Amino acid sequence: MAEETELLHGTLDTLILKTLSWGPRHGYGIARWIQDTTDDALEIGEGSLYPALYRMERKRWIEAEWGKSETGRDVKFYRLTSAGRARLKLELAQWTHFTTAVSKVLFEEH
Amino acid sequence: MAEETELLHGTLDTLILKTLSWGPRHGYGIARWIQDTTDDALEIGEGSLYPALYRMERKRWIEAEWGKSETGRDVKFYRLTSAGRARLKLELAQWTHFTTAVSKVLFEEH
DNA sequence: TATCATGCCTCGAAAATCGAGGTAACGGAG
DNA sequence: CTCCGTTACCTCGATTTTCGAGGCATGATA
Repeated sequence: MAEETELLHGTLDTLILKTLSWGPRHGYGIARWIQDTTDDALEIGEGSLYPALYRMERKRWIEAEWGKSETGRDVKFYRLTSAGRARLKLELAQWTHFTTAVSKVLFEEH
Repeated sequence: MAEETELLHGTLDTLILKTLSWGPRHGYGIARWIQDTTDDALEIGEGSLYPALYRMERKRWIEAEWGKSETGRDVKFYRLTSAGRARLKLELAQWTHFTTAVSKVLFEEH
């Protein structure tokens, strides 16, 4: 069932933070952008997306504000806070550290 | 609290399979090897290790057999099955696919 | 004798993702 | 005008996993 979706664990926050680092975006647009950027390799379900957004809002990494989309619809824009920017930096470092360690195990010749 | 441990999600199985691909090893030794190989970057707690081992045994990716360690103690040796070897191959491909996709989002310039 | 490392195991708590469901508004096709 | 696909928000429960803390036993070392 779960293809490689379980790997997303703990990475979703980082992906969202990074996406918002380019500028404010609304929820649906974030998922869209990640999916497009990765050629559909990463699909963020809404059942994962919105809870993640609330989680990060509670932690003050992002802030929400209602506004109008280009097409005139009411949408909620999320913006990175300075704490979120710091957090992103930390998570990027952790991701690098982690994947480096995993690669040592997975791809080292014997 | 959880530093980057959450990132381990879904990766633990792959790490164990890979470790066993070098030859049979007992549980404690698996955790030890991973920890040593990554210079303590990856620490596998026993509360994670043994459940993972049972999980994979149920799925017939690994097989267990009691034996004697070099020091003469009773230990349980785990060995990769052919299904486990196939699974490892699949998971390695997924890992590569996944990290490539994530990197596109996390490290692409704008 | 006491302590440490090895080595097995189990349990409950905590966290996250997922699928499926619900609501609503817009635009275009028929 | 109506239907449908897309956008866009949200919620819930089920499932899975990892983790920490605990327990038990042995052998070596001090």
